[in-house]
Amino acid sequence: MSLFLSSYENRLDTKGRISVPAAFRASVATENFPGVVLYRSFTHNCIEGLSMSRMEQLATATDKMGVFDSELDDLSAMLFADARPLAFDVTGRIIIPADLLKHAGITDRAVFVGRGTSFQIWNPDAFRAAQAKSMDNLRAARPNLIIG
Amino acid sequence: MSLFLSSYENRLDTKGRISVPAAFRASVATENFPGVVLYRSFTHNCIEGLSMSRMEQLATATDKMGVFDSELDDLSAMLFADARPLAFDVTGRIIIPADLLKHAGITDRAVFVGRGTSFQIWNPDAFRAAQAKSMDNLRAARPNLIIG
DNA sequence: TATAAAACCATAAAATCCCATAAAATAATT
DNA sequence: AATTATTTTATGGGATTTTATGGTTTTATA
Repeated sequence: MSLFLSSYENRLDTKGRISVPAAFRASVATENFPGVVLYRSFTHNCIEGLSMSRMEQLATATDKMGVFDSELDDLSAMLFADARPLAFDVTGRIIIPADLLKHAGITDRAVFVGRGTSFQIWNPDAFRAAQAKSMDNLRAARPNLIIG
Repeated sequence: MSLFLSSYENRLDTKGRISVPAAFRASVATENFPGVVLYRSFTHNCIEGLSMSRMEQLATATDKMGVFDSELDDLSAMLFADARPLAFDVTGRIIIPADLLKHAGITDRAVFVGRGTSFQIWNPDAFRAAQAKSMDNLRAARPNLIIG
């Protein structure tokens, strides 16, 4: 599976449609399901994105583990209940459900952020703020790490 | 096999019919049996749902293990005795048997909840309460995990 | 025959498809 | 390297289809 890399800021139209960046579409081009799976992040005010095959991996993993691990059971229950499979339209757009948009504070613009095997969707301002904070955390943890 | 994902709240009509969400119908579209199998959850006040092929998987799995595991044998016995195969009507609806509805406390509305390889059907209020509890459990186990 | 179950018909809202265009990126040419 | 041509992408709006839901009629069945 090819990785989700780089960041792309796109616009939501009046119908709530937004183009998934072509590079991200290419990353799932070989999949059976022509689209992505989105869910509300458990850790940030943003949306998490996966390929369907990744979702299936999680399902088989929890099938094996779930019975023995109630914590994992809770987590996977919430994940699968919240996960939205969203197929691309002909031009590569999706409609992000309202509750996900609300969770991420997205109105008219959104940033698709590559995270390797997954990606995130952020409100552009919130993303920049979160990035700055991550950088601060890194600096605090490793004072000798000079980047910017 | 395609997964059951997301949650959909639908309405029961006066005859007790309810639409199985189109996305869930699509998940069993390739099956021989055009419908789902329902049974009372052993662990929650809700209804469990499976595809027929998954039911068959469980049968073969129990066939192999059952002789050596009396507990599993009991469990599967209850499962198969309680399980109801329900075919979709032309518009994708089913009639959930009264005892299942009672077990889940469902009257006029119900939520179909994706759980990966299976799904559940809940009374909407009960589902929200159960989800909140799962979230609390998760928070307790991993305080740094959830912010929202 | 009474009652329940299945098949059939109808409709508003929502989701999806289809076509068009402008901007951007890529390739080709000078 | 600069310019032009071509393709791909992002975006917009209208038309069509699907879905969820309600009601009526017919068939089975107890």
